[in-house]
Amino acid sequence: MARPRSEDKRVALLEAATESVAARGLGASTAQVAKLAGVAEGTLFRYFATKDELFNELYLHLQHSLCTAMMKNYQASAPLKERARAVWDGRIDWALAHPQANRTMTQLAVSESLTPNTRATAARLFPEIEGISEVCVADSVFAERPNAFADAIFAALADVTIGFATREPKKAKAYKASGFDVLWRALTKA
Amino acid sequence: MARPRSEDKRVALLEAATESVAARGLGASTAQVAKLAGVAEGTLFRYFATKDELFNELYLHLQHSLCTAMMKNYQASAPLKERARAVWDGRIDWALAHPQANRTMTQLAVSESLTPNTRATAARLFPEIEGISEVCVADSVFAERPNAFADAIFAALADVTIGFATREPKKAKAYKASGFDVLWRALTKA
Amino acid sequence: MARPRSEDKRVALLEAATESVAARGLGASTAQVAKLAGVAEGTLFRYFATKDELFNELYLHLQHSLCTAMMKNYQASAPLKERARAVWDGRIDWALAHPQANRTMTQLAVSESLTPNTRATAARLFPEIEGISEVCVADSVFAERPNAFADAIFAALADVTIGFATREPKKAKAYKASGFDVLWRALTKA
Amino acid sequence: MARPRSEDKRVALLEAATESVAARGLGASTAQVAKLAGVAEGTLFRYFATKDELFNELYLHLQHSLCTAMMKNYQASAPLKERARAVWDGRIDWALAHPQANRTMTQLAVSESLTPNTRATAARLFPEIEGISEVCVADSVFAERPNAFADAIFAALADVTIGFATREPKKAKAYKASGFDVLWRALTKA
DNA sequence: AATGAATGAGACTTCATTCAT
DNA sequence: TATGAATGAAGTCTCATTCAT
Repeated sequence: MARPRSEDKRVALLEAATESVAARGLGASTAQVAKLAGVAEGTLFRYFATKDELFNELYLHLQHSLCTAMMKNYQASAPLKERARAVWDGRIDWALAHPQANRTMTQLAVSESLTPNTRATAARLFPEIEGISEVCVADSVFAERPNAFADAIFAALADVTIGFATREPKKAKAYKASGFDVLWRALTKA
Repeated sequence: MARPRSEDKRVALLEAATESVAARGLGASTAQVAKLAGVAEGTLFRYFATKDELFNELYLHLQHSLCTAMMKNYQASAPLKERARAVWDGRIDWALAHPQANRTMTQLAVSESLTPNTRATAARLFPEIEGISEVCVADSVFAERPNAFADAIFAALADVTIGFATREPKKAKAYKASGFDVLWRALTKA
Repeated sequence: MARPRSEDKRVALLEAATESVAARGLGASTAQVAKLAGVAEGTLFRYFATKDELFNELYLHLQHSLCTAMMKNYQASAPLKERARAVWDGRIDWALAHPQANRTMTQLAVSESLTPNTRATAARLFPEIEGISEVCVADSVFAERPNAFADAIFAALADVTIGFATREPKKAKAYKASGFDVLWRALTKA
Repeated sequence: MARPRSEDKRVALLEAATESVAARGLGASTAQVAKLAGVAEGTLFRYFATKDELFNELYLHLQHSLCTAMMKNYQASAPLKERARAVWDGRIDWALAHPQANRTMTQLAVSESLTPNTRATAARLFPEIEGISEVCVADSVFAERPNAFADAIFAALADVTIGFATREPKKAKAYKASGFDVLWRALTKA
């Protein structure tokens, strides 16, 4: 709401919220978040007017972090499959590197707290990545909005893969590769 | 002697909980659930010792309902692809017919409330259906536990399809078909 | 309230209450008492109209049990000191043999639940024992009601002795003897 | 910055709790305590995390008050009997001046709420007073821990005396004197 | 007479948010 | 601007008691 003075504190609060939500779900208390961030209870509300606003901004923060990671090894000039693979690896690696962030993002995504506006903003964070959807072969209904469809498939299969990789960290690399195979088959024709 | 405990009330509570959770998330209050079920708040706790127990039993109740729906048109003697399609249709149709139940199930699935025991019991509800996983081609790591992998892919793609079909009900039938195509490509070779 | 059919059940309820109160204090629930007694929740209220009535009757029941134990080795013809000692031993031994009953009695004695009527009735349970108070030397104010005074001193010192004997069971016998010495000095002259 | 936490409110809560417990036993509700203290119910829990913590701190608070009163006229240089008498008078007078506090202390002492730690801390509040136990003659078993024994006798006889003095306030002075005589006889040899 | 399902008041506790400092 | 004490509504759960069976 108010323009906060310290960006550091803002980030500290977002990170504290990530950790708290990962550990205790959306019911994590603002008091606990503030404490973890090293600020007073009331201070949180100078940076985020309400708990819901904190959650919405946290979602965008995490999506931004994820998006950055996904673009890290992305090369616009590379062949389509390589670009897709780079993004895929970015997605999986980010989740494995930040399990709490990933868990919190999932919780937020299915929650009532996110506004349509937030969801729309988050979607817009992935502009270049949408190239992947070029491959989408679903011709009938999906054809009208292949991007959204491909994105959703991508996200869903990434989730599955992350789940398996997290539970069996030693096989993470293999899971990542197999998951991509599945994705590729799912979206491309023969 | 004395009144026997009423199965009707139990079901009424589960249905009230389904509706409440769909509308307000896991934070739905026991007071609201009891009121919706038409019983006193204390009565809820005679049927479910804690809110968590209610949630666990609700999850099993919904999974059971879903499972029944998925097996409705399943014919053990049919070709694999037809069997898979029957189950797929059952999954999608159930979600479309019971959007609140589907939403509540999703919320529960990602919550901290479910015990490992509940998850295990739920998994065991789908024995015959596992036949689908026969098709799974993922040969590397997944090969060791293809069932779990195929199940997860199935669930993830169904989720995506349900989302699109729900938002655009008129194209539901087409989405259902396209979704299955994607699933089939994802799991089978060439 | 109503005249109960089964004396067995009544006693079972009193004993269950003894155990429950000893373990969980006066807050022990009637449901738990009933369960421990092996009867239905509602049945308890056919024997005792309210929880308070249960407590009052329980107090009398325990006092009666205690009184019986104290008179067990009492011989009206024995010398005063021997009679006093017999009663003292009865008191201590009963507490050691029935620690839960003793604990529950103490809890009830300081509670708000007991009616004046119950306290009076309990006091009347010890008629012969009052002979002990003959020894009381307190000449000033107490002289007017030496019985009550001696009884109270007796009870208080017994409590102390029981506490020490319970905590160090191996020395119980020695504590019992020493406690009596103290009592005797307290009440007699020179 | 921000308001400092108010010691006044803490004391108000302790006093309100004293009154409530004296009147309604350990079952006194936190709502009633807060109301009596003139604060919101939530405020109580900022000062005492749980009802049990309130009870434990209340016990120490009352013991401290009592201890102070008992030392008021204590003179280290006075003869033993005079010192004992001063402490005895302090004990009785405190109870008569604060009947609710005394009643509450008794209730707490026999409750399950007090932690061993609290009991130990309370015991340590009376260091100088222990001089009294010098007189203890109980030679056999008690001899090993005469302090604890003398303390317990003292407390028990004071309780009896307070009971009589409270019920007949006009004779309070006489009771106090007679009670001390009894104590002295109990603890000293011929 | 016995049962135990049903009740709803009330218990303890948490927490988002406000506001005096 | 930052703080954290204060709030009171709301939440989960318990329990003495009633009454249909």
